[in-house]
Amino acid sequence: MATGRTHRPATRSRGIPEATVARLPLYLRALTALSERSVPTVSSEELASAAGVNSAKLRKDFSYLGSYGTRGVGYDVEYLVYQISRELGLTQDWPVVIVGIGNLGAALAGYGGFASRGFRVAALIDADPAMTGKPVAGIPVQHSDDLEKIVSEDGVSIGVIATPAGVAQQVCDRLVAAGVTSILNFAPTVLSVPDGVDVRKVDLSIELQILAFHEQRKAGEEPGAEAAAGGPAGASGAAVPPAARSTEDTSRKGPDGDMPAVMPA
Amino acid sequence: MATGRTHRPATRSRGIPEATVARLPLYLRALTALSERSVPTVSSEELASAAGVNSAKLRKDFSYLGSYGTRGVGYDVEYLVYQISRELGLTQDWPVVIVGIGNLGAALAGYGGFASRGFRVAALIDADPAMTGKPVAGIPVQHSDDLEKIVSEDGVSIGVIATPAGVAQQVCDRLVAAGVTSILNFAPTVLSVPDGVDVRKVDLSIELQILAFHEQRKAGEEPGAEAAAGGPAGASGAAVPPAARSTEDTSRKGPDGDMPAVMPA
DNA sequence: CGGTGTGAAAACCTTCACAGCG
DNA sequence: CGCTGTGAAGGTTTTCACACCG
Repeated sequence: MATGRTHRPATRSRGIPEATVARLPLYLRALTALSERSVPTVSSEELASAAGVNSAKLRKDFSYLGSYGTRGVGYDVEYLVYQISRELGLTQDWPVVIVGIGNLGAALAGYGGFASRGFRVAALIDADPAMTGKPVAGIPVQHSDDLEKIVSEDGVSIGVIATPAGVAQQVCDRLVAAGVTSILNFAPTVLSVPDGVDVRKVDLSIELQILAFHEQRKAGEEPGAEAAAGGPAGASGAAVPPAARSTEDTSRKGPDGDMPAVMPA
Repeated sequence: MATGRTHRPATRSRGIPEATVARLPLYLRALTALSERSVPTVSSEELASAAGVNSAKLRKDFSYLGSYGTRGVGYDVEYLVYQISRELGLTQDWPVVIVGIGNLGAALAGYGGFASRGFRVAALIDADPAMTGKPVAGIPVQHSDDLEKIVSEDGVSIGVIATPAGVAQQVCDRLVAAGVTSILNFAPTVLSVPDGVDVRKVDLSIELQILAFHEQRKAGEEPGAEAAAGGPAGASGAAVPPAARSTEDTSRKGPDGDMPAVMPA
């Protein structure tokens, strides 16, 4: 997920496949909603559709946790909420620090989804002295000089990095040195961390790029031309068409479009 | 990825595996950095480590795009930047609307990573009349009454939803009806969309939950006890332990910890 | 009967290891 | 010689389909 040495090899932690772990929070969210509506039981079909997966996958996922359903009936909502929470470790308190209180850091600080899942924002940290003491989402920002003290005093093991890319690695190093062993990285850069430290990343622009890829495919496909609204707008060659091969082009195999010939490397 | 009917079946779009597509933006980022440092060529090994993957994977990924390298030498940085950009559709202009200008929406509006990748923030939309006209990141917020007009006039095909969960589906429906065919969803809810519309989601709390899962594992594993700093803090049973089986518990198979027995369903 | 739990098959993705080209 | 490009092997994830149980 991240770089260098990261994330336990290819082992599945305690027999639960990684892909399943990644879906547990989805199930939990759907179950919580059902629970709030006092729905007592739910079938794999119903829950799957509420979580946006198919039911076979859901049943297989649950089978890794144990046999928590009742044949002919379905799953007890409250019971499952508890089991999944426990499996994810959400029955304990996880203090989290957020480093980098810009727009994004502030948004994260105020994000309700954390608190409701057992994550407690233990501290907000920023390098800008002008921010120090200013409350954001009700929590006073602390200066990054105190990072180590904060992490160790509060027993923080999860850190969120929302700084500019340029300082993300050094913030990461300091967090790790202070005892943090899980990092959620919003900076658009690859972090390298020692063994035993987990990094997950969220890159906003990567998601958009993946969408653009699929969007581009849609234009040339549709049997009935590029239907309704929403085609790419200024689809001119706006972006720079950089370098090209310099040597006589003998055998370039790219499926289509070669590059406009300019400036060799 | 999303829900209901979404995302083209299990087909790989034009032969490029989905897993590879998801990594292209990573390569692109690493290559852009090299390009800025005027590095002319790069080996699969170097680029892989800069992108945080292993080199075999990278070479296999590139092999789906075509034979863009030179044996014994490596890849031409500029050339690859262009090829990957083209493959991702980033050589065209993608107008994007962001709906829901709260903390997160504002952060997204100001996020530099968009503009630098061919994404243009065409409009910011919010339902709060008090926001209308207020500039955020230099762009005036427009009222959601005008959503349809904005989308169709600007030929927007990508929408970003950063609203509260409660209104996300209806915003989604309106975007889709107006012609949007790709949606990036930050609201913690499952969106259902008609066939042909892609949805990708980013859920901040899901990532943290996955980290918590692994974090929890670390405690009980380490050969030399739970070393240094950073253990879970208030690891008491703080969270509510909800319902339990009501009938005599005959055959519950959950690997360990059954539930504290209280309140039947 | 209805719906879970699960072997077995299929699809997909990653890694290995090396032929072959510049 | 060095490094790409790629078949083949190995792993993981998804899907199928049905035995089995309440």
